Amino acid sequence: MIDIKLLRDDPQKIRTALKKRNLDIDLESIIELDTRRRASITEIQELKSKRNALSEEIGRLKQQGKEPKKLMEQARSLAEQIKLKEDEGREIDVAFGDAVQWLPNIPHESVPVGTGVESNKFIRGLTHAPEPDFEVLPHWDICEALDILDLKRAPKISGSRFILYKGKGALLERALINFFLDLHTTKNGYTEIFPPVLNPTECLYGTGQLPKLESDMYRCRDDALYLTPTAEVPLTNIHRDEVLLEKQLPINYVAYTPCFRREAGSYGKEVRGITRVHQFNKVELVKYTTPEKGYAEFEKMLADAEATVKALQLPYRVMLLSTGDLTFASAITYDIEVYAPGMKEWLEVSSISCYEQYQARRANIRYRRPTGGVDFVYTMNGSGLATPRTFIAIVENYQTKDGRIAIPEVLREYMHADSIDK
RNA sequence: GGAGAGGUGGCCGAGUGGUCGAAGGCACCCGCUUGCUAAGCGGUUUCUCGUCGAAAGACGGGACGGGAGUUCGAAUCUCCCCCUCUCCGCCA
Repeated sequence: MIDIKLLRDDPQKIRTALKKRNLDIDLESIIELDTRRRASITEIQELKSKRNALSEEIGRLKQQGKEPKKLMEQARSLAEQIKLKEDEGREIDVAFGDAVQWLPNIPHESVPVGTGVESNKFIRGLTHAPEPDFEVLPHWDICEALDILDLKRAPKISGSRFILYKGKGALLERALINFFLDLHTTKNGYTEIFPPVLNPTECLYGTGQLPKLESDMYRCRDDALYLTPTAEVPLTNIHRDEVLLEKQLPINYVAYTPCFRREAGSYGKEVRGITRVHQFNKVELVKYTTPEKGYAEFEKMLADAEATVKALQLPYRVMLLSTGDLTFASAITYDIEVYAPGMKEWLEVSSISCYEQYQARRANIRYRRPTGGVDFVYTMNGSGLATPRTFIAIVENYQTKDGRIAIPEVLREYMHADSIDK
């Protein structure tokens, strides 16, 4: 949630942000609602103040054994007025609350302004796609040939766009998850969490998936629970409604979870293979920091995510997303993309986003400053990494001319082998 | 799923209709004291919203798991929901 004080103090800042994001939201009517909301609050407060004074007087008189009928009558009529005004106020409140939930975060000043991926900015890494000296098979062909993915039978179990790993494929998937977790816990200073993946509505509002992405999530029929779309949701909600101590910060969490996405409306593109699926595995990083240290920690997180592709020796580049590609709740996002020479495409394997205080306001995550006072923390998260596309990148980049897949050095201890072959 | 007990401030914990925002303790911060560590003494410190203010702040509303209700007045009474603990049932 944005800071609603901005609505009164600096609405231009919000207008600019909305424009940068190419969004057409009627801000004036939200400001109008806020004005009405505050007027209603003031009115109710004055009535209550009067009633409280009367009640106190009544209490005093009663203790003296008197029965102040007239005062009680007055108080009763005040109470009735209050009830009416409160009902009115509640309606305004709900309308305002709903509207404000749809205001996205304000992009960081360094974020390039644009309408989509074409405006994303190259930060570092490879400027050109590497060209192998032989014809690399796309992952769906090589994996079928080596019998490590069963793309034909997966739909039988769950439907299209689900992955069935098999044999060395399943092992490779598990190896990736273990490698990422080990790297982040032993070298990068994250605490491992293994959270539940069914999350209630409040959690999804807290991190900002709701209300916007309602149709993109799987929901349980009989309970108000959603299958988590990313471990960001459980990890960021661990400290929902808490006041942390400054000395506890930064908090660094890493978790492996499966992630579930309906991907509604995304059909028609990228249909082959396993680049876009309904269930995938991901190791996710989440940090809570003070505002002061937020961006330093954010850069560290980017480096932590980048360390994975470096260790796997995959061709990659880091992109800074433009306002047209930036998600709703994020102030700034870097993507790490790896190149898949079989598909001849750059694939996003990690998204590293800083939310500043946006999620903390929604989820009410604060910390106590040693000098006194409380403030909202900064939250941020990044994939480290999502496996299916990393899997693709390995299978395609480590393919050999004779149709085997070599194993990246750092994964050999997990795979107990140097290559996957028939 | 059934029965019982309970959910109070950053934490622990008293409080069953009216000066209770809430005793006491811990923690924190400030000062003093004791030649270190530890401790002792005194004092301070809830959060949130609205109005006014450049600010410091002032005034007022609200908050005792969440929501609705009874009442002039609710931490305290009633109802619904959530969570925790104990017992029973079921079960990977």
